[in-house]
Amino acid sequence: MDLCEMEEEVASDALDTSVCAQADVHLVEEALAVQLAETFKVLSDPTRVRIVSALARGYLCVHQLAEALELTHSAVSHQLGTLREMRLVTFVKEGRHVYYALDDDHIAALYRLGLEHIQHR
Amino acid sequence: MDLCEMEEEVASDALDTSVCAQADVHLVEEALAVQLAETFKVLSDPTRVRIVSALARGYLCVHQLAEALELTHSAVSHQLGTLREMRLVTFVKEGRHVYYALDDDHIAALYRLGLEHIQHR
DNA sequence: CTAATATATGAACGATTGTTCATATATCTG
DNA sequence: CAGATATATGAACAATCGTTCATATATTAG
Repeated sequence: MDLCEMEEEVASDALDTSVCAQADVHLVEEALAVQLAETFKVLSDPTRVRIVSALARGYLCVHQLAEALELTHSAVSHQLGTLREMRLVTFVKEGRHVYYALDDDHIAALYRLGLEHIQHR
Repeated sequence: MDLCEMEEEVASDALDTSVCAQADVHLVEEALAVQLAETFKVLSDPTRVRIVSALARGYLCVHQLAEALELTHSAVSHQLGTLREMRLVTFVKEGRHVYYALDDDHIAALYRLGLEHIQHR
């Protein structure tokens, strides 16, 4: 729907087009909006974005991530905890190591879409 | 690449597999990570998610959004300003009204992907 | 012109956040 | 068992954030 079509609709609904007509606005449910916001919030930190970019290639353990990101294990572990809470990553334990990966294809897709948006402007 | 493949690679690179091998981790550039995080941060607020969900249907002015969201014009205007800064929305002026819409298909796609991720678990 | 409508924005407050430090738990090696 | 490695987590502090209030700008109606 382009702007012109919409303008016509507004005009046909209200006698006085100088006053904003009450549009038939469709909103996502509040609870869903909160969950969505929480998910995006997890991705709203550069460190976590870099972790996601690394995990987009496959499984990595905390130690490997810490080395690659040049951060302490603690910092990486906290960020992974955040990613885990909102189920953006999964993990498997292998002895002392805990290998993390992106939870599903949606996460990798979100990451790539975000990149595309930034690069197309 | 699944976990098993990765494990083999690690083993073949290091004599002592009890110590984490330095993996060939590919990270997104820091500057890009920052921009990506900023973009996701804009979507990390329930009010802005609801605005995006409304604009996914087409152009709306501040007044219409404020009514639909049951918020003050000021609050909506501030949130739109935030969305505008990171170019998630565009707008056109029509007399006293300012009509907003999503900037491009990437934004609507991000919104829908986020919804899918939440609903598939 | 004045009054009303529509939107934008600066300041400020309380709330949330990301990081660091310290410490805890778990696993492996010898 | 002791010591090293790998990860997790609680506490706390500075920094950032979202909202509200008050005010400013712009357009239209009368």
